[in-house]
Amino acid sequence: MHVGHPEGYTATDIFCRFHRMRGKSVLHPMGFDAFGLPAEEHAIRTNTPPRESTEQNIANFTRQLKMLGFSYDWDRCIATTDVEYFKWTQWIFRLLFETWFDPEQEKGRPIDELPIPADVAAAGEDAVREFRDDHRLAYQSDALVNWCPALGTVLANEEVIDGLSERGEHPVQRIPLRQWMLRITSYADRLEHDLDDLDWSEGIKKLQRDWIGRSEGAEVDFYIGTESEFDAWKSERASSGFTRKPTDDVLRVYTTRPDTLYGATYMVIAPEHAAVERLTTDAQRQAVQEYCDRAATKSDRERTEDNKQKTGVFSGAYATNPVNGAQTPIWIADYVLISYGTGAIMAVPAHDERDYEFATEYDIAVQAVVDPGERDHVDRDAVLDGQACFAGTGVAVNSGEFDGMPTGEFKSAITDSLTTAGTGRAAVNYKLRDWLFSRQRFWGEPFPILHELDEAGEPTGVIRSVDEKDLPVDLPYLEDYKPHGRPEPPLAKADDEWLKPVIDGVTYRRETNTMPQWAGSCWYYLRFIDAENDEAFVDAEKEKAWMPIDLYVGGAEHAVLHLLYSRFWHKVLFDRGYVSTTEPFQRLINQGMILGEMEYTAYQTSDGGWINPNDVSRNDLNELVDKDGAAVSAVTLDVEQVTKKGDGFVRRDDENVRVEGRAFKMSKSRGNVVNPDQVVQDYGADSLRLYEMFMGPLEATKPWSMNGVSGVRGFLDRVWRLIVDDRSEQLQLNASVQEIEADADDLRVLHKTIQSVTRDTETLNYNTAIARMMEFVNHFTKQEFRAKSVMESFVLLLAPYAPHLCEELWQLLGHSGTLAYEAWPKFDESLTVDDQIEIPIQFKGKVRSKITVPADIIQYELEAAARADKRVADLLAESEVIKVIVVPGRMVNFVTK
RNA sequence: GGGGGUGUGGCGGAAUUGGCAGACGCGCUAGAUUUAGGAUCUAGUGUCCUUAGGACGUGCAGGUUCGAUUCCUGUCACCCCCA
Repeated sequence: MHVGHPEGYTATDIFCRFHRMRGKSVLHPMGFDAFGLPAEEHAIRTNTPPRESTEQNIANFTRQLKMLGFSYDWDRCIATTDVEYFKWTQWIFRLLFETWFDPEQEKGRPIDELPIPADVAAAGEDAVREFRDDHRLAYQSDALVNWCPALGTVLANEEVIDGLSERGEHPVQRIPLRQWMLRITSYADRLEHDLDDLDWSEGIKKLQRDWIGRSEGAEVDFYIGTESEFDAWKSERASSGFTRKPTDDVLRVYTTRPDTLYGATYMVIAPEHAAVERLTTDAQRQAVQEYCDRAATKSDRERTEDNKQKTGVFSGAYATNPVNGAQTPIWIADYVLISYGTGAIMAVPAHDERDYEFATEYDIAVQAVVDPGERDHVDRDAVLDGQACFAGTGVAVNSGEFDGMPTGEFKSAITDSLTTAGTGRAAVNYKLRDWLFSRQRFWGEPFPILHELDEAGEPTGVIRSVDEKDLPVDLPYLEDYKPHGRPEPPLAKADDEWLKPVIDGVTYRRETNTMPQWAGSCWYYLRFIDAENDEAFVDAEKEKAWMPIDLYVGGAEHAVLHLLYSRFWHKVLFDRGYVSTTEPFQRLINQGMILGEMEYTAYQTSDGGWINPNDVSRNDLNELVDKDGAAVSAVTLDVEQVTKKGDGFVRRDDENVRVEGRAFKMSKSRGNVVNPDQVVQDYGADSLRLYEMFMGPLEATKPWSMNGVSGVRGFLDRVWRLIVDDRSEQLQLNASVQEIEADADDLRVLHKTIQSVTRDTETLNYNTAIARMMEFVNHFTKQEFRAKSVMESFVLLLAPYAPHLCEELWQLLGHSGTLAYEAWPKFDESLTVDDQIEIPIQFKGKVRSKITVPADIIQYELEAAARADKRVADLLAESEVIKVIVVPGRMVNFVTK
């Protein structure tokens, strides 16, 4: 654990303790998402079961959490690795497997209710089975994985850097492998739309919307075949209409700009596209083969990087543009991804930047079909001449009958026309892909799936889910966790007893992929509600009583994936009637990052000269260099050695040396990680809690400061001395604390404090709540006598923030039980107002005097009081008043000439 | 390159949303107390001008307004995410 973790935990703990004191029932649990790579890597290295190190880590984390006094309901503690937990993860996967998405009703329904088309039914049992498998929310598909032959294992995307394995820098290939996929794209519309009603920051909502990336456009079929048959194909399509799946005689593309169809001068298909083989001519075969092999070593990211030069190879084949019969060359290029749209595009270089770059590179024609008109930053003539790219909207040109039509209108007109012709249709596409839901790893949930084997031990293609009564499917015992050198999961190394169960005389092979780390974290919030239920993953009544989650605090790194995946699972569970809300997380807050201590650095060249930090950068080898690439060394300075000059810092002893002052992300390599164990040992758990909340707003990125911790520790010490006699040998109340009535002034301070602490705690503005409590202590430290009742109220206010100290004080104040369920102090509005207030008197907006007046003074009395002020009268005497602005309770402003 | 965020004293930050800029804490200065202080308490602490007092001041440049940290336009810098 590092100090970033307790930030969110403390924030929610305060919130929970606060609401408990206000009489609410609070569900405040903790659990561990414990599957994943680090434990598996450790297992491979040490040849110990990952469960062992995982449980040690959980035990240590639990110790640290308890040390910080978080009021979790530990009875509900779960780990995604618990067999009893992942039994239900498997159960939900089974539900996904048994569900299809009905686009009519826009919801998931039982697979039994999937209507079977007559032609499929007629084709027999196997066809029906395949049709069903094709519609399940969990389905199998070949997907590209990062296979590293040298390591003998499949790597996650983040383990691959520039086509090489992160470990050992071995070459990595992208090979297709049978994978489990989850049909999240079916829920894309609902996932996007339902964001509207959530109490999340607009930033996070936008991230999710962009990730889903809904676009509207059209699918268009380009005919592949001889020119003479084109007309026959067209008339056939005119009667049959657009086909459900693309036939072999067409290339189907997706475009968001069907209005540029007349400007398509070439087509591009992804190197992995199924038609590559079929379209490549003999003359081009070798070049295409080489190109595709090379593309296989690149990641999607490398392939789509904007600044990289576009590459491609001509297939030798042509397609026929359905709108004008133009023969269009088909290229293979890796800037088109197989996973987006149909894996094929029509390229319109005149109106798409990437296509333009590619066309320029390979000398392909550029045909303008959108007239941008006269506008800033656009060279209209160059665009119309095919000498520049323009991606915006305008008016159609060179587009036959559509000439003169504005882009928007053109889009719908041509879509209608394509639909009538049977060569295209309106289509919605998402950047969101179906979720690749399997990993070739040991340390994950096994799939509750069986593959039927025939008598020769070969798969028949029939798959079934493990019966509910046979869940959970536990991980098998393995001799070791090392990769076995085949692109197949480690679970394949299990013995036959696990791997090949026989059920009702049929032998099956278990699915050997495991689920990704996201699986267990998709639904844990539901299990917290009913952690020990062995009849159901959650009891329906309890679910209804608790859901949705009122407050979810987490790091921004989960903004997209985890939160999107959970929402998807939740919606499936909702559709199938297992949960009562459409969304799981009603209110979401992203805590900011905690950086290390401020660091002051000066930079020195090899000859001992000092250089400006702005001229220092890092080269490819991550070494510090100056503008000319010469090595530079960093010299760390103490705060005392540094002073401010102008915009930046300089050395105190030599003001010509500019110094960089900033805080960095905590990292082991930088050596600026703060360990909570150490902070607790030196300053106490309450100090750590309080400091993390006092640093600044929860959402902000902020640097750590040990002096700051010491500061809040000082505050807690002052609280202690306010109530406790620190001179005495025995633990006893400070003599100033007495059973007396508080005077009006003290009462006002108390009630103002209750008012602002209540408000700020409710809104999670903990930093200002703490500041108000500090003011309270500053006030009462000066008082010779302190009413005990006032001290008691204060202890209750501070309790959610510093529970250890406050429990102690509560007992010293004469109470026997815990204060955790004491009623939160109430304030009396009338006691919070001052009777006298100070009002600034401005002349032309500048404060020239201040007067003290009754708080409830009315407008004209306030003006009169202001004019009566000696200094104001003097100033008024020497100037002419044009206008007077009087805001009762705020200020008076004389506008003078 | 795209998207998001942030710029306020030496530092972290506050400002009831258009009304006294700098609450609170750190740091610093001085004093009290103490054998001692990395303890405690008290006072001070945005910058500049010689004081009474004044001028300047919320990244920078404009604008709206009696009044702008807050609203508008432009611009710069840094951070985060995606590519």
